[in-house]
Amino acid sequence: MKPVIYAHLAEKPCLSIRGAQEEDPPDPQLMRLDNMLLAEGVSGPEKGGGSAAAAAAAAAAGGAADNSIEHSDYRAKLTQIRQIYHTELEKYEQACNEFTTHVMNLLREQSRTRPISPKEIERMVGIIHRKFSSIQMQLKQSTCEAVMILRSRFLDARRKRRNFSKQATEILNEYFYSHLSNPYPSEEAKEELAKKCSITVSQVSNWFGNKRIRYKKNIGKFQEEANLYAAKTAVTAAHAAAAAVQNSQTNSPTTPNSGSSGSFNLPNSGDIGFLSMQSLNGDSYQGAQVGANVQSQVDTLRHVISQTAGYSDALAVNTMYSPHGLSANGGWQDAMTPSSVISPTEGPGSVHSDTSN
DNA sequence: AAAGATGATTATAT
DNA sequence: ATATAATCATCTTT
Repeated sequence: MKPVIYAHLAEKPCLSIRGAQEEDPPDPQLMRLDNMLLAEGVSGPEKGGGSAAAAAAAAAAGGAADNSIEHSDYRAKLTQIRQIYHTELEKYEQACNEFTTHVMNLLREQSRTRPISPKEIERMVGIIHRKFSSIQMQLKQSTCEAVMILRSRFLDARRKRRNFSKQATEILNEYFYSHLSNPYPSEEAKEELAKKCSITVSQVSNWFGNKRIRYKKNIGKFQEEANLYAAKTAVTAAHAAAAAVQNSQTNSPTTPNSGSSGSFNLPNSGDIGFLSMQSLNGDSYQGAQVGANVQSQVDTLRHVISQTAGYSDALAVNTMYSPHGLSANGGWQDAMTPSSVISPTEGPGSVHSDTSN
């Protein structure tokens, strides 16, 4: 309800024009207004055809494709403001000139009947100019205000928020839940995710920030989702794991993934699963080079195959990478409210692996 | 329309 | 610098 973005503009509604004696040094307030108008492209050089401007915007934006559409409205309004500003300014200038010449003529006529010192004329002109420049000032100020309002209306991202595509959230969730024990993507990972989802890196960061905090805040609410994504990646993970196990010569345990591969209805589910699991062996393997892609699936596997002991043993790697403050006792989600740890979800077998959308 | 979900911003801490 | 936590403003669902 209260736009605070342009608060700095409202602090000085009108400066003292009355005492226009010492205005020789360029008024800082006026300077600010001028600078801003210039920066905003209001008082700058006329941008020619709209095409050139659009091209420039597109080139500058680079990755933002939908931006141009969203900004077109903004730009239209901005040019409107610009035009008003310029016509008004011209009008004032013209009026000022007319007025001064008029006064000059008057004085000249009077000078026939009485002597008028040039000093006096100068003074007169100065007064007139000051008067008009104060009007100009007001024009500039209101223009600035209009621009700022426009800005807050259109450029504040919160006002024009669009949800990410289903596909993008899919990818992000996939990453999140398959790195659940350490959901802090590196800079490169973020870049890759951003590219895959066609969003910006900072959007990826925002997403993970939000996700982490919201997941931690109410794990129970996200259980279903977690299981779903765990199951989703488990298909490939199982394959990879199986291949890895076989590769390492040892005969794989009896029918490796027969039990859980078909219908991932996790028994009593990961409730006890990852939380306690990761407490036991704060994982986050990173350094070992053996199966770089296997590690990313460890978390996933923990969800799905908490019983097939052979696997988790084989995959349990303890390298403790500790990105931030990964304290020994827990992962990134320690220190929680006791209530949220309970995870009161029952009805164990109600997890379907359908891709509902 | 109310409630929930979600992306972005802000304040604060490390 | 980056993460968390709270909050905002909008979108989506009910």
